[in-house]
Amino acid sequence: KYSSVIQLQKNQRGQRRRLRRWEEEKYEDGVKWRFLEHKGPYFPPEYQPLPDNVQFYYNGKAVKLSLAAEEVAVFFAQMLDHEYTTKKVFRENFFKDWRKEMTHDERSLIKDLDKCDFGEIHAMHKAKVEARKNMSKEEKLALKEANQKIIDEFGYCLLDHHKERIGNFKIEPPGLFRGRGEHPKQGMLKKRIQPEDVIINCSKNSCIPAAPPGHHWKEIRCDNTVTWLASWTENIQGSIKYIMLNANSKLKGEKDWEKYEIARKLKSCVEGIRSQYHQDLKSKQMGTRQRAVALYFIDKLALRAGNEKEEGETADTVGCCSLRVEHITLHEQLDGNECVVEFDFLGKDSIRYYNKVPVIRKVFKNLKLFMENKEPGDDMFDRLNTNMLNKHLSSLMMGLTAKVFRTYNASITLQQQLRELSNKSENQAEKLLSYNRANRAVAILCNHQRAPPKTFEQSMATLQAKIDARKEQLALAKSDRVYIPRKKNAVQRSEEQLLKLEVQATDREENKQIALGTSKLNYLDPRISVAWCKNMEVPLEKIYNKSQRDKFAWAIDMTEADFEF
DNA sequence: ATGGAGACTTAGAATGGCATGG
DNA sequence: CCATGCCATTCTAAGTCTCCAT
Repeated sequence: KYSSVIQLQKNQRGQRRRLRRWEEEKYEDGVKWRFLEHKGPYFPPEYQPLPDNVQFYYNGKAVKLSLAAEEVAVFFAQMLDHEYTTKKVFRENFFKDWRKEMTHDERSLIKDLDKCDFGEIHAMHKAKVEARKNMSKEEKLALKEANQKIIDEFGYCLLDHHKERIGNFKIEPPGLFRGRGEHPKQGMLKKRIQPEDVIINCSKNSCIPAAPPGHHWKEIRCDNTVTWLASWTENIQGSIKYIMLNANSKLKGEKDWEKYEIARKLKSCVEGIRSQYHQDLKSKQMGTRQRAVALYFIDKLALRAGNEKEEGETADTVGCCSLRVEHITLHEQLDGNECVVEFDFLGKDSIRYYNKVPVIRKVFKNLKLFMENKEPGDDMFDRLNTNMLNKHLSSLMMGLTAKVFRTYNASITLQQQLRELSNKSENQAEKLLSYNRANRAVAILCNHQRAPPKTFEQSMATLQAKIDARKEQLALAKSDRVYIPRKKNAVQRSEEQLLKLEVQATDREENKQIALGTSKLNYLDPRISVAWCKNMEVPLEKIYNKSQRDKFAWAIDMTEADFEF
């Protein structure tokens, strides 16, 4: 499978043969490595009991808690500044799980969370954070060195011929689960992982990592068809967590490259697929029409596939196939447009998707039909799921799934926007602004949002104050009736600076709730950016930081200025 | 077909560290 | 020189999609 991608790459028109490391060693289907050796995961430190002068109070009386109960109480106390701890669901889940950790006596005493006073523990925690901030240079350096030692020992593995950085070599520490959005399990206790819970994956003939003293691993496995080094089952959702390689590794890089090659393959056949689903909108089969409408959304709006989710296990979020009637409002007429679909739903990470989209009449009519005789909570696409959709897609093109459309549309949009917005005659700052604007167009398409930075309003106000001051100064200078030639230049400069500030303000305001990083990292073929930098004579470091350059090493290595996505 | 386990990518928030300018 | 704000890194949750048993 992989060698076919390489073949495709080699045959690409105008593509230079600078593949080197990226084309060595192809394995038979499914095999990910021949040799894998590592030191196992790094475990978080043991719980340190509270000092005697820091006490927990119940109903006004000091209570010395057992070690297990105390540890969980500390988890809660540490979060007291956070809004989470005021939420009913969070508090109930926490209290229920906390009581499980208590001794019999503690359980019979502590029956009401509202009567618990974590104040001293909370204060101690804040003091610790403060002390950490105020550490001396020497202390900070010592800490840094100690951390580096841990990275040196546990942070790397040997995979075939290469020493590779591990992405997450640390076992996740215990704590209170913080889901996103209205998560029904928020506040539950995320338990401490023991070596006895951990499966190690490595070569038979490698140096098998030793479990921490007095412990043993759950299992030693030698499975070279997977890429993970260690895994354990987490207790909140019962899902498996993995220790895997860093994004800059060869293994991840090749996978990334393959992803973009599949998206480019879609480019060559997307017109055919589009005319096919336009035909399918008229199908006699309701299921086929639903599939066509879903595909229309996925293609046009870059919606996610939308797998079904188990109710009550996670926050109530949806993607395309799991949209419900309540998430869509149809408008025959809206703001001068016909056939407008108004979307309002929570997507991945409970990020709201709100959009008013004019659609073609056939889609509009179908939607109306799908919604007939349904309750708000009913599925919009009751004859469709992601499995059926992906089966259909893979029959149209090898390797095609719903998410490929997001990659394809993101990358093609970046390429188009860069061509439209940027110009070789611009100065570097202007070029970078154009690049960011192209990137922003993609982020908006993919609905990549962020919470406005906490300091946003303030930093915006500071900027606005600067602008106002500059305006006032300008007005004053201009109202001066006496013409002073020396002032002319100063006024001009002042006007330029005002413009700059205003652009900056607009830029920041536009970016208030937009996150550019996710698309840059996961959706935009880096070769587009590398080629753009070469064409525009912009240093690559201006758009990719060190770790991004490492992650995209494969693209930097092989891309010439004439690359076309 | 259906459902669940498993493996892997994608995601925003929190944290950490460093540059910059008052 | 230090506070402050910004950017990079870390963290781990939340998706997608495949495979396999029933």
